[in-house]
Amino acid sequence: MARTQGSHAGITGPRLREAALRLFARHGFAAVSMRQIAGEVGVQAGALYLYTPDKQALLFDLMRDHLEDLLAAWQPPEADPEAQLESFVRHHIRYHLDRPDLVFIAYMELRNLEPANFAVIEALRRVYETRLETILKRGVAEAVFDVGDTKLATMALIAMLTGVTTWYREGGRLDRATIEALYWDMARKLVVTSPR
Amino acid sequence: MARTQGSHAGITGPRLREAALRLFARHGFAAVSMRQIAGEVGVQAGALYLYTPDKQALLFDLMRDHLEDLLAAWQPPEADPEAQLESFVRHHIRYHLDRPDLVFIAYMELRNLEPANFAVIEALRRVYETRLETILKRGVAEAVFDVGDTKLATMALIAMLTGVTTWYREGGRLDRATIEALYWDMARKLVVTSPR
DNA sequence: GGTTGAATTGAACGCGTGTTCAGATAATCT
DNA sequence: AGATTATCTGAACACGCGTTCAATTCAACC
Repeated sequence: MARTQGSHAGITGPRLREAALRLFARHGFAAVSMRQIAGEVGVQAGALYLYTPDKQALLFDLMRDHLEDLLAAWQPPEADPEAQLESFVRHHIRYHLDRPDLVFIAYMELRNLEPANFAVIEALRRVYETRLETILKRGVAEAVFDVGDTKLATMALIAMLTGVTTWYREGGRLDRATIEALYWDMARKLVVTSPR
Repeated sequence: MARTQGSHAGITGPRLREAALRLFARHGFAAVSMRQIAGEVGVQAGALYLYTPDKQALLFDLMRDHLEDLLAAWQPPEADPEAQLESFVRHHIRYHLDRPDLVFIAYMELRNLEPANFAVIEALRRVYETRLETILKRGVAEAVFDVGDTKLATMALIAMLTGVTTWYREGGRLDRATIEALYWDMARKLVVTSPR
């Protein structure tokens, strides 16, 4: 046998990415074989190499595209720091609840990136973190925020917010809007100057 | 060759655990081979099986021992909820800064546990989370804490606190006591009833 | 000093890995 | 209808995997 009925790059390509994403998220990059991925796609392993140069590129492309989407999907609005922070927090929660597998991979599989690829991903992550820290710094300068250390508060906030993906399950006790509101409430308390 | 000079179970056993811990944390469970571990220990791969039944048990034992130590190392003091929470937060940060590799593994390698082992680890984790939630519930009942949802606040706090291991580096900008104080400050703001 | 048991080697087993490629077939274009 | 190109198969390559085990050597004890 050779080329199969209905075969088309516009179909197999996306299917490969989806299968890799799901399997990497579920079992981890190193624990998933190209043959497993091929099986999910419905194709032999060799055919995957028409769509990716190698397994490493499959992981790297998923992570890079995810982070570039994340950065493109949100820009700080022109507003006071508290409104900017609210926009950031709500967007972060919404975006992460929509893409649990991508977020999971982007946090868990950093170790499996080759050094050059790691540097790229790390740089993109730092851009995202810096956006949040910029908001915090402005808030501190304007005395509406009160945080001991903006860098640490940035890391704490992102860790807190991203943690939502570790426990959220579709159809759980809390709906998405409630979760978003609760996280924003916590984030606000964490940084706003308390009036005591 | 066979038995080597200076060989002793009391030495090789701990060395195996240390090597496995370091390598799993650095490269991930699935990406590390028994031969790599053996190389770090200074022994051939076959010798490892005098100390562990298999690779899976190596991971499981590290995680279970870690969580049991964590649970044994802290009990809530008899005090008001805010003092209990401060004790919890400070202990958590201190404990996690002391064992970055163990903490990292316990969070990252859950996927690589066989179902039965996963259930054990998950149960231990839930015990730890429940301890924090119990403090929060008491605080809410006494109106000294104000959180919209104790379960969600529990997850948010633990994610925020545990995140310290992802960025902390020995000899960095902030010393451990400062970090501990900053995290406690943030945790307190997150939950205490604000006097406005 | 001789014996016993603990500790380790080194080879082997069967299988799976990522990747390549010639050959074959389906889709597309002329 | 025929030629061309896109897509996939299936076998192969060299190597690494986790694990087992007989043989061997060192440490400990009588």
